[in-house]
Amino acid sequence: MTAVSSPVPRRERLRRATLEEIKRTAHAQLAELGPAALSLRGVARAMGMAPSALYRYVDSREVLLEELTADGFASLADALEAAFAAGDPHDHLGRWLDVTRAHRHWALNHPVEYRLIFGPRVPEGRSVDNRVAAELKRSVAVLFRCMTEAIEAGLVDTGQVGAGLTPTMQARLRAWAADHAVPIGPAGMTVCLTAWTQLHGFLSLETFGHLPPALGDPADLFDRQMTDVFAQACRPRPAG
Amino acid sequence: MTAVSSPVPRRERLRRATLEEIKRTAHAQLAELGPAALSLRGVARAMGMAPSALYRYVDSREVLLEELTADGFASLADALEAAFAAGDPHDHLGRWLDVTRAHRHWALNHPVEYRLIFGPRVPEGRSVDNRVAAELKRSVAVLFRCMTEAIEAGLVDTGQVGAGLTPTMQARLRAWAADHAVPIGPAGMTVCLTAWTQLHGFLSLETFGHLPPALGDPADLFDRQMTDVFAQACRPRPAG
DNA sequence: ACGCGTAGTTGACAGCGTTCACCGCGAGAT
DNA sequence: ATCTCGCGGTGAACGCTGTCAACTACGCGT
Repeated sequence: MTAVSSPVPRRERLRRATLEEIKRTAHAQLAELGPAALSLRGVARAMGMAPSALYRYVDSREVLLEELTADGFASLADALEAAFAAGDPHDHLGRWLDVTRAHRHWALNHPVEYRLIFGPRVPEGRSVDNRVAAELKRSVAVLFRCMTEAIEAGLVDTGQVGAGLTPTMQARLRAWAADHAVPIGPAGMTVCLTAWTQLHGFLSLETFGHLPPALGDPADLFDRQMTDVFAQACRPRPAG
Repeated sequence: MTAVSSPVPRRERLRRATLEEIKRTAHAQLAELGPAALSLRGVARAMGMAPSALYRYVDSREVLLEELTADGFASLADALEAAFAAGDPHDHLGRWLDVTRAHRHWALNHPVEYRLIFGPRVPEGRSVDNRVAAELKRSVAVLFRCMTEAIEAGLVDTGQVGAGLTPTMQARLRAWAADHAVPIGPAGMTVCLTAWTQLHGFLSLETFGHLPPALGDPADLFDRQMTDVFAQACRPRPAG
C-alpha cells in the first residue's frame, strides 16, 4: 500500500482490477439468476459500462462461464483441502467423513456453483484442458489422498479389489493415477472411483433436485453412505 | 385406416398430429444442438411455419422443454422396464445387472436426453408435480423392484441395515416408499437409495464428461460397482 | 511534445422468446 | 343454406441477447 514502486506496472494492475470486478459481478448475477440467465449485458449494466467494453477483458460469454467454472472448482478444492488439513491424519475414516461432509456442505452452500461445475459440460469437444481440468483434478486429488493414505496404512485389501479388471483397464487406471501423481495401483484407483461416484451421485441427485423433497435433510443418509463406502473398501471383496 | 367413423373428431386428430410433429422436430434439434440451443424459431423454421403459430400448441419454450424432459424419463423408464421384464426373476443379481446396464446404455445412446433429464432442474420451486415426476418415479420404481424382490427373497440383512437411522429419517423413508407403493421398510429404502446414488453418480460423471477421457469405456468398472453395491446389500453391515 | 496503444463509447446486425392484430377456413347452429 | 364463431395460421413488432466495427479520449513511453 505504501510502496512507491509497484511491482506490476499500474496499467496491468488496473486491468486486473476491472477483470476481477467483472468476474465478481458475473458471479453475483450467476448466484441469483442461474447460469442460463447470466448475460454480459447485465454484467455491463451493473458495472455501469457499455456491453461491448467487456470484450476488452473477456473473449465471449462462454469463456467467462468457463472462467467462473474454474473458480468454482478452485473454491471447492480449497474447501476440501482445508478439511483434509484439519483432520486427524491417523483417523482415516474420520478424515474421510470430514472431507466428504465438507464436499456436501460446499454443494449445499453454493448450489448454483455446484450446478455450474458439475452440470453437463457442453457437448463433446471443448477439451477443457485449461484451468477447469486442473482445479477439478485438485479437488478429486483430496479424495484420492484420503484413500491412498488409508491404503498405505494397510486398511484396504488391495489384492482382492484389483481382481476382475481387464488388463487394459488396469493400464488406464494406472495412467490416471500417474496423471494425478497418486502413488497407488489400479486396485486403489477402483476404490477411489467408487467413493467418488457414490459421493457425487448423492450430491448431484440432492442438489439437482431429483431426490423427493419429502426426504428433508438427508444428512444421516449421506453419512451412512460415506461410512459404508469407506468401510467396504476396508474388507475383502465378495466374490464378484 | 378404413374406418369411416373416427373415434376422435378429426379436428382434435390434426391438432395432436401437429403437436406430435412439433415435439419430434424439437427433439431432433435437441439431439444435435443441445438443450440450450433449442429455439422455438428454429423448430418453426424446420416445420415451415411462423414462429408465433407454435404458441397455439405450446405455452412457452420452457414448457416444451419440460414436455421433452417427461418424454425422456418415459423412454428411460420403458427401457428399464423392458430389461426388468426380460430378466430372470430368480437371478436377482443378474437382473440387477441387466437393469443397470440398460440404464447405462440408455444414457450412452441418448446423451443429450440424459443431460436434459438428469441435469440441474431449474432453481427452486418449479414443483414438477406433473408428468416429469411421474415418469421419474416410474423409472426408479424398476430399480426399487429389483431390490425389494431381493429383499423378499431373503438376500438382504435388513435388520442391520436399518440401524443407525434417526426415527424421523425412518419415517421419511417409509413415506417415500409408500409414495412409490413399494412394500419395504426404511432399511430396504436405504439400500435402494445407495444403489441409486451409486448408479447415477457413475453415469452422470461419465455422460457429463467429468471422467478423464483416458479411461476409455469404463464398462467393467461399471459392472464391478453395480455388482459390489448389490453384494454389499446382501451382507451384514460393518459396524458404522 | 508527440504518437501510439488501450479502454471505453456509440451504433448496428442478427437472432431470440413472446405478444398482438389480423385473416381465412371449416364446423356447428339456426 | 346461411350465418357465425372459434381455431390455426400469418406478419409485424417489442425488448432482450451476444457480438462486431468504427470512433473517441486518455495516459504512457519516447
